[in-house]
Amino acid sequence: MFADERKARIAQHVLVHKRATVSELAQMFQASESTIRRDLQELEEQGVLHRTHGGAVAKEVAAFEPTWSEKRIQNQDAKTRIAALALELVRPGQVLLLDAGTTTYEIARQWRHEGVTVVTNSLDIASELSSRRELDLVMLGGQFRAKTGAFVGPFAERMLGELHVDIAFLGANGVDFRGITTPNPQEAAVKRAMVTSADRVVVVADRTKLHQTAFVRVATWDEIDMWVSDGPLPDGEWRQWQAETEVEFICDNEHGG
Amino acid sequence: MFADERKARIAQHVLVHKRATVSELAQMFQASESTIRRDLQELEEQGVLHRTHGGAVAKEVAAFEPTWSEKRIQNQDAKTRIAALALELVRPGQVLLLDAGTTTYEIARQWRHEGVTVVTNSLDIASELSSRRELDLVMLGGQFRAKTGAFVGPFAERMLGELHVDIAFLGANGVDFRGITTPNPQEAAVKRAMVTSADRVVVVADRTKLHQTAFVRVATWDEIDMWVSDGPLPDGEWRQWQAETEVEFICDNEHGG
DNA sequence: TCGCAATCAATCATTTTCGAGCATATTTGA
DNA sequence: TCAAATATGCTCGAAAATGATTGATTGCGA
Repeated sequence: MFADERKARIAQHVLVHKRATVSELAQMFQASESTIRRDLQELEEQGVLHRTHGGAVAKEVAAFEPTWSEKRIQNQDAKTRIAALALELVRPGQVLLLDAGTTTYEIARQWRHEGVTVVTNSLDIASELSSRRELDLVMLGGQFRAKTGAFVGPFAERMLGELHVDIAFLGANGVDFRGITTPNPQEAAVKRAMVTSADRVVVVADRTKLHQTAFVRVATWDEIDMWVSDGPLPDGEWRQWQAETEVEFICDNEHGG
Repeated sequence: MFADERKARIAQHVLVHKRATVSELAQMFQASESTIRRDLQELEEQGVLHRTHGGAVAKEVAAFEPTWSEKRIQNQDAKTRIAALALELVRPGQVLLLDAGTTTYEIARQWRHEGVTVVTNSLDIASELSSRRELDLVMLGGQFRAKTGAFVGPFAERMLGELHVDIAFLGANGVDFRGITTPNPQEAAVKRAMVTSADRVVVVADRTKLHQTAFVRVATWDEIDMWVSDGPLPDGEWRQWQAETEVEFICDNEHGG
């Protein structure tokens, strides 16, 4: 039996029976479990089926979850590392600002520092930090945006105008060689107010955001002090980056310096 | 059965039956309660369902269905009935204000009105209402008080000063013949600002609060329009109440009128 | 407010499964 | 035929899943 033939029949079997174990398939096709695993891996990459611990199931079986959480999980590793790096910037006694976003949420989840004040406009981040007795939490009021879980609008912006923070951690949907962008104008306005209120502006975004440009520009690089990311940029990008900006770039191995 | 299959079926079961207990699910899927708990935790993180003490409920059920846990009903009967009564005051298009407190939280839990705007300074209420697509949510910013989960301080008060709401629902730690009181000065200040911003002020408090006087006075009866409670006052109290105030008293049987 | 019972989170040990690396076998193309 | 590429099988340490245990929480009634 040819490899491709076997893969096709595995796919068909899983589609028909909705599930199959590795050992079952190994016996069925007289192949080793290693081979079956490799086949399943390939089929999963093709989006044909869904692997599980012990075998595989048809895609529809596992399809109860909303798509956004899957995406969140895919990038979770990068966000986790970015958050860990960002947290190293924090010093006792500082006032920090956490933008609404999945990466900044990860910062909140990993929060360990005591004796600091955290300002946020994110409901999820506030919930996450509300149980930490050792920090002061300040909420930016405003209208709720269900899509991102953020509070936005003039109240949030005006409140930011009366605050001053040491570091603002900003997420971004798009990062390009001019600055950072985000899809929603209201959120962009709040983010801009955050930039204005902060001594240091730190962008937290993984590398996949590079070269993506969303609808509204939030800030240009001359307003930003640092970009924390999950790994080094490709050499070409890196040289261009160094040439065009003076922003510090931090990632979790040597290259970014 | 694979883990992912089990999780999918748990999710489906909860969606169909609206609620399920951990032991029930453990028996159903021949797994330990530890495993079920882990599954529920994961499903909750994915936003598929709500965990509760003892099991889980479908998300939309946790929102307004008060019967998801028989035990809980009996115990929180007072708050539940007060909340149900308070909700009958709400009309479409209104702007409502929900104070931070356990009774007002119960109002949020039972919320079923569409096309209204809800303003709150409570993190828990905001979290509870954040999943309701059909209403506008406005948060009052400020400093977080861990003890009550409320945001307080000058920002919240100033923001209230710029808002106008149709009805303010206020909780109270103490209700006496002069008005309502609460232990914390900062929260009292916010509550006073709420009173000022509202067309109608409705106090939600069970009868056990009567004759209790906490540290700081929030409002006197001439500033309050209505008291929603869980049952009639004893006859003596009732006569004194009628004699001394002009506030409407509402409870869930005839007596209070 | 207190205590009791139920439930939970955190942790550990065990079992199963996986993945990376390596060696072997098979195919391909010159 | 030989060499390179590909496919396969095997091994072993790592990771995942599970169930049991334990101390902490929570809900609830007195």
